[in-house]
Order: sequence, then C-alpha cells, then structure tokens
Amino acid sequence: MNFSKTLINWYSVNKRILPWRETTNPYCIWLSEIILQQTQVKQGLPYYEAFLGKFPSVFHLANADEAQVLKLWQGLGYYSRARNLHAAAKFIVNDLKGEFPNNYKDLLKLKGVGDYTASAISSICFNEVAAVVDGNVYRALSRYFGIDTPINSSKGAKEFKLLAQELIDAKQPAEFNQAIMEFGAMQCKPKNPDCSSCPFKDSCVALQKNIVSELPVKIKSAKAKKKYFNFLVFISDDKKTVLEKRTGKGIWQNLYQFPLIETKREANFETLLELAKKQDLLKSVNFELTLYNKDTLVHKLSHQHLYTKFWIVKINTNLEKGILIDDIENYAVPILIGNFIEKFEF
DNA sequence: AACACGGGGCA
DNA sequence: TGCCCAGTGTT
Repeated sequence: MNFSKTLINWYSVNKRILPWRETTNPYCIWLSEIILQQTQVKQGLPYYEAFLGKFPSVFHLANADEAQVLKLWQGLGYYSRARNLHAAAKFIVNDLKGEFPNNYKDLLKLKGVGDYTASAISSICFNEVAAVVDGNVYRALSRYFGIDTPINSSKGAKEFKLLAQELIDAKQPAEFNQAIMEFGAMQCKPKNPDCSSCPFKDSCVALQKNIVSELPVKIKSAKAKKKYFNFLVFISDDKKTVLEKRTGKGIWQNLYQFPLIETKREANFETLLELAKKQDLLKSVNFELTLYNKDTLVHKLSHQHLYTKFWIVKINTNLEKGILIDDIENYAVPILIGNFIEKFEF
C-alpha cells in the first residue's frame, strides 16, 4: 500500500470524534482552525462550543463588538486570532455579502488566514487539493522520509509544503489532510511515539536509522526576556477599581489590566510608591498601599517571563473614572489578571 | 530571516 | 526546565 492509502486507512480506524468533523460548513471549519492554531484540541474544544453557541453564524460574529469576542476568547491566548477573526467576519458580511470565500486563493485574503488555514478550509469544505503543513505534518514527514531540514526555516517550509502537495490524495484531499494531522497528533507524537504499533514501521526512515527522537529538526528560539510588572489594584469607598485598556503593540492588545508600572528590576515599597506618584497614579492624599503577594508571581509566556506584583491601593474617597468592582467580570483580561481577580477578595 | 504573539500540558 | 501545540503577521 502506498503512503496515502496506508495513512487514510489508519485514520478511518483511529480518528477521534470531534464536533468540527461532523460538518463541512466553512464558518464552523474556519472557526475551528483559527482556534486550533498553536492550540491543542483539549484546550480549544470548549472555546469552539462557546463561540458557536454565542455566534452561530458569520453574521452573528460580524454584528458583535470586538470586546465581546475578546471576552469569549479570554484565556486562550494569541489574542490577535480573536481580533482577526472578528475583522474577517465583518469583511465577509460587509464586503462579500456574507458569501464565504470558497477557494484557497480567496481564503488567503482573510485576516488571520495563512497558508495552513486556507489549505485546511479549502480542502475540508470545498475538496480543493491543497496540502496542509502544520506541526503534526512536519513531524510525520520529517521522520517518515528522514528529512533533517529545519522545519522553521524558509527552506524547510518550502520543502515540506512541496512534499505534502506531492503526497496528497487528489481524490480525497479532505481525508488525507485530516488523516496526516491526526496521525501526527496521536501516533507520531513528539515524545515517546509508539513505533511498534505504527502502520509505517517497516518503511519509516527515521525508525530504520533509529533517529526518531532527533526529528524534526528545529532552530532554537531565543530565550524569554524577564519583565517586572507592578499592578495597582485600586479599591475605593464607592466599591470601584481602575482598569486600563492595553493599546498599541505588544502582548494582550485591547485587553484590560490594572494600572501597570513596569520596572527594570523587582520593585520594593519605596520605589513603587515614588514611581506611582511620579506617574500621577496616586492623586488622592489618603491612600494605603500594601503588597498583596509577598512571593513574586512568575507568569510565563513564550517570549517573556513576567515577574509580577499586585499592589493594593485603598483610598477613602470616591473614584471618578473607575469601574464598579461588580462589573469587572465583563471585561476581557489576560489570564494573569483573571487569576488574581478570582483569588482576591474585593 | 527573525521575531512577536499566550497559555496549557507533558516528560 | 524545555519543548510542543491544526500558525500568522510584522519588521
């Protein structure tokens, strides 16, 4: 049996039952693919259900506010996905009369849809012969063919895309694409794959050469940078606090946080007090500043390690531009802030 | 080509 | 700890 036949046969026996496998509705497939970018099925599944529940069609999504979309996306990370998803929905409704793009080339014009996602949607929904290359495909192909070109190099991207495009079954592109991804996720796993039960155990180059654990090759990424975050958690007499919207570049764009003072190193009480005054964050004469977490909280992102302190600022006056503490749950916040709110007794 | 962008899970 | 995850957009 050839590669494609063996693969699809394996898939027919081993595939998981997942909600987006029960439909070819492009809106549903699109939503699932965006959610699953750099995200494991287990983590993305509840978000998929929640989004379809709240926004059953592209029209519902387009009519929502971005804040609503971000709130529903809260905790999933890579928030540009949510912003782009919403912008693309509005584009489809307003500029394309609600008609979903039905081919690779036009799908690519949607914000947040790159080569992978355009290939996935066009193949799954419209039977276009467009091979997907995601992390699973890189791993499966690099091992089966014994290819050591770094997968995160432009050379590797081209090489693997071309190979996948040669292998794809032109008669059933949707099955092939989903099969190879599922194979990578369930059988040809990153660590400790069960090669003894693999349908390719007799032809896999990496297995013959005993280099399965060395593939795929990936160029190392830079180490995470340390940052020092100090959040000011205001509590006023009139049961208010202050949240600010993050604008501009960087992490958590358009999400909310407590007023932030970033320092070069861990701040002590005096330093923090001085900086807060200098930045005009403490106008009230009567306030009481206390450190909430004695042990600095370390929140780890892919490229940043955030050493975080929450400073409680009690003021015995009213907060003009604050928000009611009871309304805090309506704002989309990073999980770092969300965890604090959950734990802290206002 | 290199980097930024989250958060969870696993060995 | 380090690596991985149904990647994309920016510089």
